[in-house]
Amino acid sequence: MQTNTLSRETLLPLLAAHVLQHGLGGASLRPLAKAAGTSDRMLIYHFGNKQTLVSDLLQYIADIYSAALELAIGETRAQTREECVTRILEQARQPTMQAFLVLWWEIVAGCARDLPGYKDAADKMMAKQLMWLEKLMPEDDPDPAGGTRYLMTIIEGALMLNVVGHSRTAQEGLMAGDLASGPSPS
Amino acid sequence: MQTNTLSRETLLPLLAAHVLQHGLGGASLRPLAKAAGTSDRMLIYHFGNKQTLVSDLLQYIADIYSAALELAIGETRAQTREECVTRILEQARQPTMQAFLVLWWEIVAGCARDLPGYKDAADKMMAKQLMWLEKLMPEDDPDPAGGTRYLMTIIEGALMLNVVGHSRTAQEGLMAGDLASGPSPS
DNA sequence: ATAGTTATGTAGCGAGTGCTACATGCACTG
DNA sequence: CAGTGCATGTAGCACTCGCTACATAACTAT
Repeated sequence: MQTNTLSRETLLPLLAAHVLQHGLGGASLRPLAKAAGTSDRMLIYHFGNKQTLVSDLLQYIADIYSAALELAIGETRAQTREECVTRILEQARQPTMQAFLVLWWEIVAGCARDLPGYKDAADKMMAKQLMWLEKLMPEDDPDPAGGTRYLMTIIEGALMLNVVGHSRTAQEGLMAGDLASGPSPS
Repeated sequence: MQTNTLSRETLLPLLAAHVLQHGLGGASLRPLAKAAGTSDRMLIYHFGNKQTLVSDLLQYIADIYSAALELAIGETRAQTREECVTRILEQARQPTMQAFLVLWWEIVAGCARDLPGYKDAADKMMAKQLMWLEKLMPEDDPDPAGGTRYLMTIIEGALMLNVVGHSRTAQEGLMAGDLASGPSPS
């Protein structure tokens, strides 16, 4: 039953590797095909056209991103919200995650322009990240669901500031953000 | 002194208008030239090559973004940090700002890929936004500088979540974020 | 064995890419 | 008036783009 024939399934990992390294927007069929050891002819044959190739690829990348998060999930919950943020930001600095992060902003830009397939992938990745963060939240947090979303907002903001060279702004913002405690009782 | 001759200065507004509408990444010389009423030949003549055209264009766009913020600046400070956030997010929903926002994520993606000229433009735009926000901060805020950066982080995170279709996540995050008060005394 | 489906190679099409060669008008200067 | 440099038009180059036509091998079903 084991054949050497190419298929979407065997192609996608190789395509994903190329895209993670060289970007998604500028990716054209021939370089993609070369990276996968085929021809543009075969990519069109297996995916129909470039757009569905990109959509399928985005879905696949979202999946392996989820898997990467699954692997990186800590066995222990954080003690404080602040630790949540620092642990996640630290994990985002890992070289493994770097390629994902660079690609992520391209996906966000694609979402902003409503490119087909982008929003679905972004949604999947965000959902996974939310789940991941929720599992990391301190056990005794007074508002785990809301707190997760609050921290997620802060983390994404910090990641963005990092990428545009304002990591200092993010850092100072986090320090001023009073994350050590949970929300104050109202 | 008034001549009809084209120049970078007369070209840039027209180019910027085109880019704000159609995006930056996929912009190629001939459509750009058409939008500016010239030929690709002339664009290269005035800018030397496409890369410096894009860099100059990014600078120009950062400038008009600054001008737009200048115009939109409120005469009154906000009363609370929460009002800061809601006023800015509301302003980001304005149609005028929409085109900037879409382009912004393309600029962020360009920063992540280290494309030449992108980081400079992003830096200029971020600096202006920080200044704008600082002017909006409540008069009696206990930590205006840190608070500005904290809110900026949150705002950018919320904008990103909006763009990928997780505006609900951002909204719930903001509600859980305890922004009504300043930082609690430690 | 024959017919049909599936997978692949070769070649190329028409459109678009950034950029250049070349010619020409035009204003200005000697 | 000759010369010089700037601004612009026309044409095209070498290349890449997504995609297709066509041939053909390999396997499968009858």
